[in-house]
Amino acid sequence: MRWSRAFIPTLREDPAEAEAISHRLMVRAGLVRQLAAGIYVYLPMGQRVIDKINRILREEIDAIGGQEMTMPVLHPAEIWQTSGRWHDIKEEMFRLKDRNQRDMCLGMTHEEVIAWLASREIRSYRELPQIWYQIQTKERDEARPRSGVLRTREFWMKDSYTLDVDEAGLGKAYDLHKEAYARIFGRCGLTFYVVESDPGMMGGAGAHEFMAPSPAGEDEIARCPACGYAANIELARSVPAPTPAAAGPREEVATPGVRTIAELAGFLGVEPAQTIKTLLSVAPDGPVLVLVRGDQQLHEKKLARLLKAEVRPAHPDEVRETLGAPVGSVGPMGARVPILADEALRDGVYVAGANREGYHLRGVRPGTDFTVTTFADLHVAQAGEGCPQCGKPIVVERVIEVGNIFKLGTKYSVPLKAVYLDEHGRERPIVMGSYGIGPARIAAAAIEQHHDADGIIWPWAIAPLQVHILPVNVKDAAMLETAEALGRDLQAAGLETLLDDRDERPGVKFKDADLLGLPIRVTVGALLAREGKVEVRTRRERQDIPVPAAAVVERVRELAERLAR
RNA sequence: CGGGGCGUGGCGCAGCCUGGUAGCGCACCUGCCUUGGGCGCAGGGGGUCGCUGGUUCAAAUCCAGUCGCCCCGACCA
Repeated sequence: MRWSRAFIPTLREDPAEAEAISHRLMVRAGLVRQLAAGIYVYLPMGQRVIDKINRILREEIDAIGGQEMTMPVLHPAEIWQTSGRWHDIKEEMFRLKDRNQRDMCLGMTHEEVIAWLASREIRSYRELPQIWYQIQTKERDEARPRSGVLRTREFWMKDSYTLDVDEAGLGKAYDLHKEAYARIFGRCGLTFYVVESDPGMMGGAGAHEFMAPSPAGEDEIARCPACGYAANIELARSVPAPTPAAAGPREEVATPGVRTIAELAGFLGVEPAQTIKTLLSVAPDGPVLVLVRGDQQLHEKKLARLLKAEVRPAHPDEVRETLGAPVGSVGPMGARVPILADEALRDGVYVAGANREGYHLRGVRPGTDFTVTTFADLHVAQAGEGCPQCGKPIVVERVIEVGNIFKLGTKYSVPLKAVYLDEHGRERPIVMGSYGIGPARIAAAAIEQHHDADGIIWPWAIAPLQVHILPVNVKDAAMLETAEALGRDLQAAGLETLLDDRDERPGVKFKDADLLGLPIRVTVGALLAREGKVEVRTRRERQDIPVPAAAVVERVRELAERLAR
C-alpha cells in the first residue's frame, strides 16, 4: 500500500473532544471519525484492525464448533414482547414503527432471534448441541456514549449462542467459550483478567467478564494476586479488618451538629470502623434500613440483588418521617422497618445514631440491642481488604470489559418455546448460553495498553499493516526505488507493507509513522548511498539496526517472528 | 435524568466581560528553497461566528429559546 494513494488522515493535534488515550490516538492516527455522539465511521486503517480482530474471532469460535450466520438488525416487536424484554428494557432500545404502524426495534442483542430460530428448527435432542454466532452491529441508545469507541451506540459485536439439552451441556459449551476467549484476547496482545460478573438482566445461572486493565475503563474489579480470585466490583467479596474493640456501656451522647461518619468519629475520638453507617433505602415493598460499618461504602447493586428489586436512597423528609430524626442522627435502635446489615457488623460494639436529633448511642451491639432482619454482603470491596478465598490483601483495578459470557439457562427458550424432544419423547426447553466480544473495544484496549507519547504500538496480530517503509526523500531516485523494491520483496514474503511515498519532510513522515504505530519500520535514508544499507527498527524498541538492503526481508522475518511471539 | 463545560475557515484556539462588522497557529493552493524527527521565504484561497427569535443605529459579543458535542454522576443484557 502506498501512503500517497491511501486515505490515512492523520492529525497533528489532539481533537478537542477526545479525552481517553485510545480515543485521541484513534482519531489522530486516522482510524476513525465520529459522525454523532457514539456513532463512528471506521476509516481504512481502522477497518483493517477490526478485520484482523474479526479474523481471529472467527478462527477461534470456528475451532470450538461455532457456525457463523447473520441475523437481522431490524426486529419485529413480537419476539421481544414474548421474552418480556420489550417492557423490561426502557430507553436503551431503539424503537420504531414500520409503514403499517407495526412496532419494530433495532437489535441490542440476539437471544430472542436465536430462541425464535431454535423454536422453529430444532426438534430433537439429536440436533443438539449447536453453537451459532455472528459478527454484526448492535444498536443501543446509550445514556451516555463516551471514551471514543469504548462506549458507543452502534458497535460491532461477535455474539455467539449455545443450545444444549441440559445444564451439563451448557457447562461444557460455557467452558469452551471461556477457553476460546482467553486464546482470543491473548492473540490480540491484551493483558486481561477473567472475573466473576453479575448476570444482570440477562438472567441465568452464571457469568464471567473478560477485563482488560486500563485507567480508561469504566468498570472496576477486585482481584487477589495471591490466589487468583477476581470479580467485578459489583459482586466482589472482601473481608474487612476486624472491628477495633471498644469498651463501655450503652449510653446516649450529645453530638451537636454531627452529620457525617468522619465528623462523628472525630467528635467522639473513635475509629470510623467503630461506627455504624445507617442508610434508609426505599424498595417497591417499602423502606428498609441498611447498615454498613462506618469505614465501608454500601454497594447499591448488592442491595438491589439481595432485595431482587430496584432501590433508591430515601429523601431527607422520608428519613425524618420514618425514623423521627434527620439523616445525620439516624440509627437502627427502635426503627420499625426491616434492617439489613453488612456482615462486618455481626461482631463488635459501635456508635450509632440515636434517632434523636443531635444524639448518638455508644456501646451498640448489633443482634443484641436491635434485631437484624438479614445479614448480607452489602459493602464495596476496597483495596487492601482480605481476599474472600485466601485472606491475602486484594487489589482494585480499573478495567475495560472486552468480553462476557452468560449461562442463560431456559430464560429465553421457555417463553419463546424453543423446545426439543429428549430420548424418552419428553418435551424439554433448550438450555442456552450467550457470549459476546466487542472488536472495537479490543482495538481500543490494545491501544490503551500499548502506546507511548508519540503514538500507538500495535500488537503484531492486530496491526493494520505490518511493515512501514519510509524513504526519507522521495526525490532521491535511489531511495525511492530501493524502498519500492523492498516493498515488493516484503510483500512477496507475505508481509503487509505501507510505503510512505509522500513528498514530505522526513520529520513529518517519522511522526506519522510513530503515530500509526506499525510494528516494524524500514527507513531508507542517507545510509543507502554511503553503505548500501537501510535501517530496520521495531516500533516498541525504536532502535535502528543498519541492514544491507539485500538482507532486509530476512531481518524483518526474524523480527516478525519475535513480535508475533 | 442530575451537575459542569464547550460550539468562531479543515484542525487547534483568541476575540465575548466593556456591542462598531473577525484574528492567530497549523493545514490547503502557487512559486522559490530545503530534505534524518511536524523546514524557510514570498504570494494566495477559504468563515451567514451552531440555529431561531429579541434588544440596538449597529450583535461573534447582550437577552431568551433551541440544537449539537464533551466531561463527572446515574444508567449500562
